[in-house]
Amino acid sequence: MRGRGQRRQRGGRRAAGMRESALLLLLHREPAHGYTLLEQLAEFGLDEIAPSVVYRALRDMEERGWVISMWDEEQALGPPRRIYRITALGDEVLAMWVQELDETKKLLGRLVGAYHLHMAEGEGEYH
Amino acid sequence: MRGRGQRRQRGGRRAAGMRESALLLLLHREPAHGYTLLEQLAEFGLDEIAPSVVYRALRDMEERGWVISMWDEEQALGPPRRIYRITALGDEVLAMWVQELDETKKLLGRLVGAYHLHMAEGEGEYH
DNA sequence: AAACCTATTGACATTTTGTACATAGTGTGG
DNA sequence: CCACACTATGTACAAAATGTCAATAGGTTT
Repeated sequence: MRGRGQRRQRGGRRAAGMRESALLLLLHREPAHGYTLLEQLAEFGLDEIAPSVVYRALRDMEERGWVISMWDEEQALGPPRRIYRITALGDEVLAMWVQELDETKKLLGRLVGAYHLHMAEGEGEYH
Repeated sequence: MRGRGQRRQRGGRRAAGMRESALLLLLHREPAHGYTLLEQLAEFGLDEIAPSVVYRALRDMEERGWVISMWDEEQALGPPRRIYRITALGDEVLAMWVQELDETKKLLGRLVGAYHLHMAEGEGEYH
């Protein structure tokens, strides 16, 4: 019994690349700290993603050169924090991802549409 | 260097549950063999998914009671093949998944929209 | 000082997906 | 007949993505 996935706990993996795209878009608007991004992700329904997952995504994106970070010198209350900003490569990657997401959106529309159309016909359901 | 995902090879994981939903919808229309489903997935842009992945998905779905299968007695040219049909539980699960996919579609729309809106403003891009 | 909030990281487990190959029946061309 | 191709499914292992928990750390509040 290896149990292949039960149910997602609301908020996790939606569509491939959504998390990365959201982060890149937020950073394209303006540089920010991980903690801030964490909160801003709610705008795209991506809250409920665990903090470590977001921080990890940021580190991975930095490894790939999509963003860069440095310790924020502005010592403002609390522990040291990194400030992230998008790179030129990040810009390009964002544009590509958005196209991908739009493709996925269309495919989802096709599937959902096909479902409702089929249900409206009242056929099928073969048990 | 554990390398966290490079690029999907077109067709793989798009959105969570898309593959299962597509299979369930196809089976709601009419019972079918795995091999047939494999081809019909193209309707939803899900071709390019490796055969073993589809067969595995079907077996997992059967374990969960969403579908049932039996060896097809109609001996028609070639090796024995399974015929899958959806269950009542499968019907319910399909309906739930479609709602989920519709939610995801909306979130994608929000993200893609926010991107274009932001780009139209010509601000940001902080390198 | 205990408790809490901000902020980031690390390690490990679990889940999901990819890939390559094994098996098997049938038909076709040389 | 043999090699090859097509239909059809299954198995095993590798790799990638995600989840979970706890550790560390500075600062404020009670």
